[in-house]
Amino acid sequence: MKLSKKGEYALRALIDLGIAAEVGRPLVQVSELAAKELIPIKFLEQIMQLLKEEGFIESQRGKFGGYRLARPANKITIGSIVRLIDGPLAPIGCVSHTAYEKCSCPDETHCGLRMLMLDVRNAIAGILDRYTLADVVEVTLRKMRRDNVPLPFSDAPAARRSPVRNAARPDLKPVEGILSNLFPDYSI
Amino acid sequence: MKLSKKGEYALRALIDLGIAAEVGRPLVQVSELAAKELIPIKFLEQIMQLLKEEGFIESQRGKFGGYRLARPANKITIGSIVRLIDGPLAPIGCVSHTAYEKCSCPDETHCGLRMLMLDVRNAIAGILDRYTLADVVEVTLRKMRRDNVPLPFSDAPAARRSPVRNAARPDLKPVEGILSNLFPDYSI
DNA sequence: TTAAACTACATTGAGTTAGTAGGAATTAAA
DNA sequence: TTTAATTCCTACTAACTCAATGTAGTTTAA
Repeated sequence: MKLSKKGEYALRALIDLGIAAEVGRPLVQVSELAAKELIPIKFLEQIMQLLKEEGFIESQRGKFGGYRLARPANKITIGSIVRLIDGPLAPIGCVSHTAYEKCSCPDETHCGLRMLMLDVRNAIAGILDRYTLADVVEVTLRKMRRDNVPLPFSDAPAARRSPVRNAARPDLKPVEGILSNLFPDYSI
Repeated sequence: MKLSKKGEYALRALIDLGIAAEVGRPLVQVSELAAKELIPIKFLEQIMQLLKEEGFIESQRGKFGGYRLARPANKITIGSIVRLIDGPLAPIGCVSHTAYEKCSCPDETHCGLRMLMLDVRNAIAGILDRYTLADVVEVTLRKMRRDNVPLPFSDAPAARRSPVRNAARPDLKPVEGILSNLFPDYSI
């Protein structure tokens, strides 16, 4: 059930860009992201390329260039990022919503493994498709401010801007977990 | 978030052995399992070997030999099988309970990715550590009986033996999902 | 004695992962 | 107009994992 390093790095970089946006920093260079997150710079370059092609981020080339989010952070779900880098969320193909694949078992409708893995896939998707970059950014910043940790991407003591909150999505039921506890208004 | 083929095959084989036990069949040969589930036989042999070494199954060598579960099906959690074959359930090492590993991020306590992935790991473990082989076997047999599908590993029309139910585990909260819906007494 | 099963271990081809390398193109500023 | 800093593009690769396959046993019931 692993997330690849590539996927992890992509998420870290995007979260950083989300923080940068929130903190008022217009552009961030790959070198800075790589240094902050201890990611090999050339590897991260490739990843940023991919994220750009898929429309998650935009770039400014040339000196003092860099990257920024191409959309508001609350329009980028974590699930869409993970799917791009690591493929379907489902543990096995026959329970994937976005990339169904018939499995080898003789009778799919009576397959206990399939029922079980469908629950797992729904649990995973229930979290990753529910939360957006904005959620993760907000939780991170909230924790940092609470603990008086200096915010990244800002030399100033981080003027408290009104955070861009995740759009209400009543179609999705709340989920138990740390994040939802940190968002009391998300709970039932 | 993939389950490997090896892991899938191991689960299929163990579920089959659980069904066999439930249906009164003392031993099942690798060849029969491989044929039923369309698994390459030599590959499955390896897997059975491993499952035996780890105490999930026992073997009877020689002609008319085969495999059977080494413990009651309700004492074998799905999570323990997946961990054996595919390693920790956690998407990243820094949220694994059974195999914690420090990650590269500079500040783990303020890492938004970590908080998110902790939720994911808990969601996965909440399912896979909650359900046992007995649960999956029971759901499978129930569905098959409901649909009048002939049960595997039994020529006779499958005398309805009292099923070995999963021991009550009040420490674990119920989980939403297909399986728990099929076990009404598991719901709150 | 023989056939059917498990046991043990070696090998392998394809693909994936996690990078590394080198330079071309672009841009802002000096 | 030059220079430095940045993204962009393409190729390469070592190591590892996955998913088997192969070969040669050993054990046991009939």
